[in-house]
Amino acid sequence: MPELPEVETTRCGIAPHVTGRRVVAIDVRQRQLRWPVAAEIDTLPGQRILAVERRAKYLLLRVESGTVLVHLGMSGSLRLAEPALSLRKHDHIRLILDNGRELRYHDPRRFGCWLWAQGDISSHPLLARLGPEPLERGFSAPALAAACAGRKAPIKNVIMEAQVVVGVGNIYANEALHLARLHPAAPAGDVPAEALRALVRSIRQVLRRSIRQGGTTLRDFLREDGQPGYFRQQLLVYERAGQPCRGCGAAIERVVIGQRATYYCPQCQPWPTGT
DNA sequence: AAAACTACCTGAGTGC
DNA sequence: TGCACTCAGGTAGTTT
Repeated sequence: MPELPEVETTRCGIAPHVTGRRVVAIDVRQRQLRWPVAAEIDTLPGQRILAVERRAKYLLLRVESGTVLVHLGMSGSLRLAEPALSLRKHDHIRLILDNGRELRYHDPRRFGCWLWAQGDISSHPLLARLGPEPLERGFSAPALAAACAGRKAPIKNVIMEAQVVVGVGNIYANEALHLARLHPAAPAGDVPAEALRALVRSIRQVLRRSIRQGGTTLRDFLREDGQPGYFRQQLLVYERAGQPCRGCGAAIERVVIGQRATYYCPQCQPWPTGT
């Protein structure tokens, strides 16, 4: 599932191949994604791609007249291809470049989007209310503590909220809580400050490690060159129900929290004790 | 305000 | 072999 490491892996993979290139043609084969593909996409031919940036899980394709906001949803991937490479089912958008290559957007579940923004990106409705980037200074133990104060919601839900911190989806929320030795169902407001500090460190650590491995490929995600990400092999709890905890050997448990599959070690991740 | 829940979509997997 | 069913999940939007 594309979470922050998968989006960052994609950004790093495509940036050298598309930055500075001019769009020669665009082929939108399926307009019906999460929202209809923005009409402005049709004005891309002739324009130069200035940069590929990322905000949260959005890829920002900067072009001369504005910015394309690409979200990979749950099953999307962007791939660089030779035009001769045959199209696969669910290849919805082709961006043909002036270097003889093309960027292909593949998304079986069509939960992604290709939207358009002009001017100041941060004021776009989808980006305006986003919290800090997890790997930047704005995400800190005090900031997380402020977000948790008085909240009864499970800590896992809170770190998955985009207003609190962006980019943490179900996989990395599970992994980070395990690294921080914190029970995922603990009410956010009851988690001691020291445990929140550990959690901030764990979130950063797991995201950085995954980026280094090219992200996590569970089912659909592929890198820009068609290769899978290799972080799956290093997952400590996600989709490991019944298997031994790599730390203590206890069986990993699976429960549902906030309608999401949640994995944790009952030995290593105790309920926080009152302070 | 916060929490709970729904919709969107397809492929993979399961049970009969 | 095939049909019916369930599940996975990011996130905006709605309801409680």
